[in-house]
Amino acid sequence: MVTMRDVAQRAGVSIATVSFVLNDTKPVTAATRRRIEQAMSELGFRRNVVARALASRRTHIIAMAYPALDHKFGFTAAEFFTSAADAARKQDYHLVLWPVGNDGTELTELVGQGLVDGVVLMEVQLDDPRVGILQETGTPFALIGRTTELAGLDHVDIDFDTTVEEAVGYLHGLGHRRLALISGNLKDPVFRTYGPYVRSEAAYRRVAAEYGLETVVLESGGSTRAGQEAAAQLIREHPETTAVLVVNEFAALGVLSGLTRLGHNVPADISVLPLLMSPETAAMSDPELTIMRTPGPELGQLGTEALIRQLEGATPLPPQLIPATLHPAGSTAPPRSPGDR
Amino acid sequence: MVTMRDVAQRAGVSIATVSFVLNDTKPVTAATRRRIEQAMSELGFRRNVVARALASRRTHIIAMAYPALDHKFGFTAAEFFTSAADAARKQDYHLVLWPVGNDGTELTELVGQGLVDGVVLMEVQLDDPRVGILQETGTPFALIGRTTELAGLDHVDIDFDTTVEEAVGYLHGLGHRRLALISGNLKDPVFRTYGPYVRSEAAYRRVAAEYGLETVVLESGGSTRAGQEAAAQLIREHPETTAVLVVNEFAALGVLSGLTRLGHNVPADISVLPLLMSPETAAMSDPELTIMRTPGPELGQLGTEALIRQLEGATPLPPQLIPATLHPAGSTAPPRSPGDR
DNA sequence: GCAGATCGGTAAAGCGGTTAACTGGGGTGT
DNA sequence: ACACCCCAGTTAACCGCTTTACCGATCTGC
Repeated sequence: MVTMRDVAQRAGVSIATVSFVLNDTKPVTAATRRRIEQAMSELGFRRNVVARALASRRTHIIAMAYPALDHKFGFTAAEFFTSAADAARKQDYHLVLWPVGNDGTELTELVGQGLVDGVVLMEVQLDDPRVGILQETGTPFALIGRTTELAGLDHVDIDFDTTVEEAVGYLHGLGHRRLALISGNLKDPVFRTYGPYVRSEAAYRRVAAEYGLETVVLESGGSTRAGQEAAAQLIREHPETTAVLVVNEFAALGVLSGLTRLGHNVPADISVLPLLMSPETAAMSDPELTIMRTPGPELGQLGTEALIRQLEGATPLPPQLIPATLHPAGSTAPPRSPGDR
Repeated sequence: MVTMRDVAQRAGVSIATVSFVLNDTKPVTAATRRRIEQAMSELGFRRNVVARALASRRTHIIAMAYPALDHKFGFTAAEFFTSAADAARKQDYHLVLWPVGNDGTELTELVGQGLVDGVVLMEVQLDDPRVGILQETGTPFALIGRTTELAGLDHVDIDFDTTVEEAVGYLHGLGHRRLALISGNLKDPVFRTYGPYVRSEAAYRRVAAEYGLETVVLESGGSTRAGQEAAAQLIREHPETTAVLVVNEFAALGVLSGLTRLGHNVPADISVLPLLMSPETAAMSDPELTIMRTPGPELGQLGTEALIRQLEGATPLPPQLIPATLHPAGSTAPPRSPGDR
């Protein structure tokens, strides 16, 4: 292994000077800098990040904590992760994916070891025990998602209000007047306290009221199967519905296939519009779903950047809310009789 | 931060002794061990893994290198990862997911820094440049998948022969005599050298011959869209087919929806059986696909264990090949006229 | 022209562990 | 009773890098 000592020797300088050019932390004349850089490349030097971490008490590693149990790691989560990893790399950090339980014991374990400088928390619950743990241990962190109590927490999240406004506006513009929302399963404590369900439902009720629409909200679990059942329930209880919004992306797939199976043509008979879905997931459906695209890449990047700002002692940016964006495809169309009530 | 020094002081021993009980690396009397353990728990000591790594030249971190660009990180990959992470944790290692390009520059970067003890390589190409890099740098590694040249490489992989035998046997047992395989896109260099396509196609040709069946093989990209196109081609060119095997899981979803869209009922008119799919992906389809389940959890675990054995200097296990297992569901059924030729 | 500031560079003390070499107090065998 | 070994513990030298003093030489202002 080539160490800084070797480089220093070959360049005829002290090891400290090498460190200074490496980190750009003290001025060095162009000449010596050149000598050192040449020595480094000749020797194929790579700084040992472990030693650096020990000496500087900064590992430059940040963990993305993902609750492996409660949420499936699908395409959407992958988008968050890869964009976050890219953002981290651009700033000379490593980002690693860390599967943790939702209770926080593994999280305690993780941060106690001094391996990571900070944590990006995904799939945050409205009242998330992990936030408390991170605060107690003094670990820097940023949230993707929001707890109820936000005082001073670095976070980024989906702008549910704008998302729902755009979704409803789009459907209304097509002529739909009989909408329904398929939200989360309120009997499941995990999802009852899960921001996306709670916030998009609230936004939907508000926006629907503004448009003077009747508000139909059904519950559904977060699986394709549950979505199919919700579709059946919708047809049974609200057959007049011409367009349906679905919060969960897997449920949305089920709603689509459930409606089709029951003999309803999407989009001719009824439009389906997921409020949060990745393009990859949408591409798997037939017809391809019109979606509100989850701003995964944006949020992954912003969350990571917020954390890094915090780590570097920069002034924190205000929390950012990013709306999902409409990507029209094949699951939405005007209702059979436009303006029908 | 509580250090070993603090623990040693409180227990009235030297810091070395603390290290010995921590790592169980030298005998310590029950009495002192108890004192030390008590001191540790009273102080809430957690060993600093960075310092340990520096001193022992072992970070106890292993990276799972995933080629983020060429392959989508879906449910199947997630299965590999989580099971590998679990296996690692059980043996006192951390496993992190590391997105790398397929060329290997980022991999060089990663292993040069001394951050990881070893690498688990996923989605191995038949002739993978990354393998060479790891060998040159002397990094321990294990493969999930296989290169063509296997001499002495630790690896685990899918047992394509058994998988295809079981799949074809199952369909044959249902009465199917007109099968087709939808494999990878041979025009795409990435997939032409991708083991699962090459090996399952070879196995299919062999097994089909054994059964005395005509061998129909179509190409397809690895997307839902491509699968739909392959389905159309199949109907056009081989309308007599009663059952179709699909290698790629996303293509399989497309084959299913493509057939349905063209007015063919699955499974009544034609059976669809993906050779490699995760249950989560299967659950998203309608009808739910009968699948050969990718042995992701098994392979993730075995690959990690193989690497750890190598790291610990244990005698390597022979390479293991695990077949995918049949999970019957709704996409397979006897052909319309059993035994039809 | 001289004190003081500035600037490029060095020496050395850690960071929190691991681990080889060593110590000293019993047991053993003869 | 003596040499020897064994065993639990200790001492101290690293691991490779960061960072704070510190130092001598050159610049700067008056």
